[in-house]
Amino acid sequence: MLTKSSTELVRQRNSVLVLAALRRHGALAHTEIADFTKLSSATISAITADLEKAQIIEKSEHQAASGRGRPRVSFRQRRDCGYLVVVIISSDGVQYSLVDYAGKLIDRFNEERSHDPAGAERFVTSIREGLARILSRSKLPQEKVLLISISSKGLVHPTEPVLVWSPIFGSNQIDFESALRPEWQARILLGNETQLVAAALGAHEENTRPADFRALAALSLGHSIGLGIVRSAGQGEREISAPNFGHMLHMANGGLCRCGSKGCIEAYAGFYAILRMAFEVPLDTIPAKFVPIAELDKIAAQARHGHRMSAFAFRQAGIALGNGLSRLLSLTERMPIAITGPGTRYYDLLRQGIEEGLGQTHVVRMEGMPEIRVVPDESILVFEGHLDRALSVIDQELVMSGIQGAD
Amino acid sequence: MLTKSSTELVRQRNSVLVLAALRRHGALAHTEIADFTKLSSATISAITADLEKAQIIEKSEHQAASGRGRPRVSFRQRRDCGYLVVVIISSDGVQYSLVDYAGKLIDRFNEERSHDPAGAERFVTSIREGLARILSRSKLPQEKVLLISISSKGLVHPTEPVLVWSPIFGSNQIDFESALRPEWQARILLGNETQLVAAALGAHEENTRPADFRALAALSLGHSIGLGIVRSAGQGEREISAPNFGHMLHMANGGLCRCGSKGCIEAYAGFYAILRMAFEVPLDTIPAKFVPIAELDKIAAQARHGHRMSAFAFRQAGIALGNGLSRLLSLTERMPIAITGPGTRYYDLLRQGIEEGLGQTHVVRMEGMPEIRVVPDESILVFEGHLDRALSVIDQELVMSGIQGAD
DNA sequence: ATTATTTTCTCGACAGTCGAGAAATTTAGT
DNA sequence: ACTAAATTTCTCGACTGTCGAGAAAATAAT
Repeated sequence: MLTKSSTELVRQRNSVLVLAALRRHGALAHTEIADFTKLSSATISAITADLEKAQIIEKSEHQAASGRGRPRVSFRQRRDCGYLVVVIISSDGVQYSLVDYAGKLIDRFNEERSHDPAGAERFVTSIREGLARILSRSKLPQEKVLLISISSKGLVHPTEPVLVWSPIFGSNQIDFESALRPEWQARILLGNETQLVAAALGAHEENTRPADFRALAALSLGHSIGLGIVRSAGQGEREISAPNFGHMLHMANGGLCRCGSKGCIEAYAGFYAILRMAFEVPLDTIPAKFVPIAELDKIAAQARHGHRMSAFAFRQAGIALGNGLSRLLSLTERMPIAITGPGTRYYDLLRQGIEEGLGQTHVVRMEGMPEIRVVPDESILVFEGHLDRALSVIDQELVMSGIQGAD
Repeated sequence: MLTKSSTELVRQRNSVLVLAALRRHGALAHTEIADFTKLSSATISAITADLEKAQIIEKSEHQAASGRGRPRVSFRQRRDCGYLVVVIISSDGVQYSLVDYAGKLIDRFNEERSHDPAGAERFVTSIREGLARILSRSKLPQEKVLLISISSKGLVHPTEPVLVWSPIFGSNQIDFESALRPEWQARILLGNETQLVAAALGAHEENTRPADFRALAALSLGHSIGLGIVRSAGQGEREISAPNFGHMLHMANGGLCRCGSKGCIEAYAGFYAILRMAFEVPLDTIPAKFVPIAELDKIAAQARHGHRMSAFAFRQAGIALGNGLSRLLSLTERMPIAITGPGTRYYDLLRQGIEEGLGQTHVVRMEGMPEIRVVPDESILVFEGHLDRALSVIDQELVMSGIQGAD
């Protein structure tokens, strides 16, 4: 059932429109906001007055005095309007960042992480401690933290902040909502890491060529294989999702995967899988928990020097990825693919296999190869994706709650 | 970029809300509309007055006088407000239906279709003739036909009415927009057949249990394999898509498919594929263009009587479908699957293979089997899907254009 | 006839957007 | 120093839209 519409909703939507313009283009004057949002000047006056009264934006006194006429006064977000904590869980540690409402990094530290697979509860308490620590270091009151944005590798629930499956804890689900809610009243968001990479790339894409952006997929290569998709939905909204690509079936009854299933893509394209194949270890042996990257570099060097089995291992990995991507493209529309993660350094060895694997499917033969770009610096994109998503959620919530709460 | 919102848009949205309520529940009185839409009584008065002036709805004089109090006057769509032509292209013919704005079937006929694969142009002219014929039989002026809704098997363009690939014409694209635009000013919509089945099932689902509907997939089994997905997007909108499932890669370098590729799902689960496998024909032989269903019935009978190779053929088909579905579920969230099409009569033979194929993947092992229902009467659903989609598009367009065009 | 009941319609209040033009404020020119 | 031009921001009135409350309408029961 459709939901009814009212004039208050109109104001809300237009207010977040103004905040989004401010976010994208930095401090803006009345006139510039009107240009970007296509709203009339009178409306801008009304909205900015409201937002200023609600202490969400402020006039920035500094202006360049560029030309004659009445000087512009630009608006910008109030930094102290609210704060965001970004928690990035990676295989060897957890990074905590405190960011203000304008997107500026205020504090950041890393904490080591035990590799105890059974320690899901202990891990949750360590997260709680980390959050407590970044709060106490900042000396901010807790209610100023409006959102906690968490990312991890693995499978996340489509709507709730629940880590459904992860490389380290397996099917030991972690529900961050119930774990953090007693202490924190902040909104809690969980994202798959590659999903956030896709979000960042999508935001970037839409800034550079806004018209023809429709969809984009990010493929992260590493110990595990991640995929994120960003799609432009109606009304200029972007929708991001994180399919379980790494554990999609590549080949029935194929190699044993870390997840316990057989024939997953990861069981051919993950770092441990490449190692296993290169060393001609039987495909049904329990895979190594963790592979030092130097080990894989060695194999790559051998492959580049013509060692048959090493080259074969990379080629098989490429084929698994290519077949998987071709299946993805059979189920979605054609979209460009950005490859990220530590595995990009082996792209020269993977490429042939990827193209071979892609070419085996009807869609690809019909529509041609998708555009593939290699984007090595993954960690920056993950953080950008966090900010992009979290700050626009905060904008939404501030507008929804903050307007009537004005003094 | 988000798009701005205004009060006129609010009225438009609420107007289609009223029309949608009328569509779902039949003729409704003022009070009932207010109940369904949650709009205030005053707003209903304003909107219904506008729609009545624009000749989109009318008061229905017939009322039951049920109890005391001022009797209700119910509104209903004006049948003559506009018309819709539904064109259903199937393997053996084309069905033309004329439907009025209230969704009532007015005229219908079938026309045979030549099986000439090269005759794409001739086919287009036959469609043009069919449309001309249904118009002349109705004696309606052409501009009263607001929408032409076409469906076919095969791959349709996500946004334009272009048949990108079809079992009969292959990669001979058919652009219905450019083919029909010179004669017709009606909006032209093209849908994949199974996509429309999904649309109908989704509409049904949302009527019965509106709250927890999130997504649904329809799988059509026949000479070719079709898949349609319906997903509830934000604001109660439903989004439908038609992935190229039948030609998704099942097995690299597998059996030869009608499309010319190797290893498509269809090359294992299409009727011709089952026949080929049962008769132990080599998998690289050019598949039969068309298989009489009696032929397949015979094989099914043999399989049910214990004939090994026939049973094996159905089981292989099931596995191909199950693997494909498991891959679909790896890339989307968990959703129920409705199986339709002539192939449902062999579901007893396919089922084991489908479950085996599904069970080989990580997601299914984690989340359990998806719900599978068998829905045999496909053709009714296709027509319902046409109406569901087309009439709501007409509602939209009438509201957008018709309001200022009032007298 | 009168009263109770139910539905529909109408009115005034309120929220929102827009265009036009007034007010403000600076630079350029004389 | 003063005026004119330019440019930005602010304000006002008109218009559209939704809502709640209550008036008006129309029927059944008494």
